[in-house]
Amino acid sequence: MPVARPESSDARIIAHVDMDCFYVQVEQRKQPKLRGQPTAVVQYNSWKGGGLIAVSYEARKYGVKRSMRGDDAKQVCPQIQLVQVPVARGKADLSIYRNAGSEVVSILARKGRCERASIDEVYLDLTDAVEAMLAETPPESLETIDEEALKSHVLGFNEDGNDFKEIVRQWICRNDADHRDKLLACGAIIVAELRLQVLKETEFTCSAGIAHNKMLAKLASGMNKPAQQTVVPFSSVMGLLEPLPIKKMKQLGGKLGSALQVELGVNTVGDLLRFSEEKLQERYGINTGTWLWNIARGISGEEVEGRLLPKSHGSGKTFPGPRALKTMASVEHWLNELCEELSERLHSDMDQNKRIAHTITLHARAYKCGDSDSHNKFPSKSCPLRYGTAKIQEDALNLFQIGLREYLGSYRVKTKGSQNNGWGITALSVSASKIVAIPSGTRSIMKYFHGQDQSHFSSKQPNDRCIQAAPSSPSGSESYSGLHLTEQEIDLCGDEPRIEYAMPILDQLEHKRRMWEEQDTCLMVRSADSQDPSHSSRKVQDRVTRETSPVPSSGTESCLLPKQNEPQTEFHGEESRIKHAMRSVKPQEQKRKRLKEKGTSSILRFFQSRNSCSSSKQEHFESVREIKASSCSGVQSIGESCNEMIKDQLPQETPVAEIGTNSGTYSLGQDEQRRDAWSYKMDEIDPKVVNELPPEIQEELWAWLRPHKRPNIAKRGSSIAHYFSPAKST
DNA sequence: ACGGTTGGAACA
DNA sequence: TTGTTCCAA
Repeated sequence: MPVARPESSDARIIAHVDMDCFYVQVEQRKQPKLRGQPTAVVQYNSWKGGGLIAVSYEARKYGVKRSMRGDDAKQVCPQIQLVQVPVARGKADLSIYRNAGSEVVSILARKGRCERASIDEVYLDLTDAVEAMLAETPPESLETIDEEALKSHVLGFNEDGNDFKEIVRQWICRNDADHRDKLLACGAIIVAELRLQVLKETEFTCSAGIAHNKMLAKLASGMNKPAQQTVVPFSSVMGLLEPLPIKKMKQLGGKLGSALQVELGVNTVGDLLRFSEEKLQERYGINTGTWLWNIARGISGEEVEGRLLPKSHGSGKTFPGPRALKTMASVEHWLNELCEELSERLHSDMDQNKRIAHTITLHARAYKCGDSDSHNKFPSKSCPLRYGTAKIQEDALNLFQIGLREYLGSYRVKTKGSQNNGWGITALSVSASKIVAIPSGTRSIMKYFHGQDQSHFSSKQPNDRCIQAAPSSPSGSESYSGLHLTEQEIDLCGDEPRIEYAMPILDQLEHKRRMWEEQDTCLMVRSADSQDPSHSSRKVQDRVTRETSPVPSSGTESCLLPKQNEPQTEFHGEESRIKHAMRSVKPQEQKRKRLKEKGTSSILRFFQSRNSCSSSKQEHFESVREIKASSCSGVQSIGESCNEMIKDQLPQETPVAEIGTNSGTYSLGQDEQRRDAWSYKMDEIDPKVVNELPPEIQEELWAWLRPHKRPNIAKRGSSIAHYFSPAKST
């Protein structure tokens, strides 16, 4: 019975790069005498020596483990060097590690689409680079193979120590090798180079996995650490997975994995093979069921997202046990500290990446005397984010009070007097999300934010190269004034109808375009930056033209990638374009994925370029647009009137914005942020009008109009998304 | 009542 | 959409 076979459907080359005990390495670079010594990084050493969050490999030999306390580590390994995480504002400050991670990402992003998966992990889609290499300088043509590449572990080939490198050399250079193996071999060479480059430029070592999808690459990167790489040839996939405990699989380390063990007696991935897709769907939902069925067979269509920057920033702290906060004053104090850090990071992000966050969310954990399971019920609250430390602090405190009232309300306790009725706060965190790129044409806004000094905004390619994740700067100072985003945006948006069913698409587009231009014109009048409004109008038009034109299907590179990646796509002719299309897992999958693909969808960008607010109330345009609002209804009890805000923050004579793209750079961030809104809107479009569009746009649109995902019918919620149904003949 | 902090994502 | 929950490191 034939089943879906990855070799015919997924010829991507994916790498997962994992830094070795990253925090330790960062500290060792700072303090070279620690190199080679058993070392661990701890945070807060006051209680039992602090908690270990990273352990060097030397220390691991002694049995030191993460999640030990510092004191325990000392017992097992008396000579261990414990380094403390920096503390700022009374809390752990991870910024040095975050920034070190950015250094690494900026190097790894040079060779292909790059996704920052965590502070110390990265996925790379090397497919294009590998195919280019195979076409130009295939491994068998190389007289010497990189030493680092020869040290690769190739599952199923050189795992048994003898003649290690020679076997790898033969595997890499085999002329009659499976095409997929050749691609992997190229991937191994490229990854080896990248890892060397990382070492050279950052002094950090890392490990890597090279495989045909993210799941396998991730598995492989952890198999030989530190500072080694592991290749998963297709022929070794089953041998790898079958004996593997399911809990080792990403996404199965938690409750779902436990459920599989308890409910189905599944302990290894191989055990999963015994269950039909239907059976798995029945028990775990249609999406999760399909996903399980697939991963048991090494199939995973998950794409590498081109994203070098985090989607949110957060700052939090726990107050365990006796340290729980019992007074509003202490809560306010800590909230202020957290907000200060958050504000600083938001400022840096805006500074370096030209992005603005639009939502602030407060999370807390609380307990109530007498109630054992009371600690998870503190509701999180969010509201529009206003820039400026004091405003963030104010809003956060308000959100907390709203949450506290609700929390205590369920206990029918008077909040009056705010004196302790037995509650305590054991965790607080403030985070900022919905981070959207500021269009490159709004430099004047940036200027406003920073007074007249625009020197640090001189980058010609915002969002492209700059991947720093908000390094610290001296705190406290707010050199910019707030950008106030409130519900007035919703009101403004309320005027605009959703996409009308009856209106032909082209008319809809035209309608959008006019709205855009109105807005643009209106703003132009106020913009002191642009002397010639028509100039800007033309720019808008230029962009429309540019963005509507079809993009090469091989051009899947993220806009976030450095420009030097682009030439890679240029020597891809029609031939490889077809190949590119064919290597997609399944047409259905590809189409769905395209929804998520930021760089490829011409229609997406076409729409997005002029949908200023109907779908998302937090478009960056509105940050500009709001200044025109005569009134606003901020979130209840939070915020102030717009008039005040305008007076406060945007003096009339201040040049406000120049909307339009002056450099042709269209930031990916925007696309990314608007994706969801768009897929939602698209569902409302009458399919009939699609026929009016040019063929290439039609094709994309049809993909959009299809449901992205089947509704989940199982009791157990699926936590896994965007996986495809394999071709399976039954 | 503790590994903590941070981030991403799905789902209702 | 917001808030909750889960997952991972």
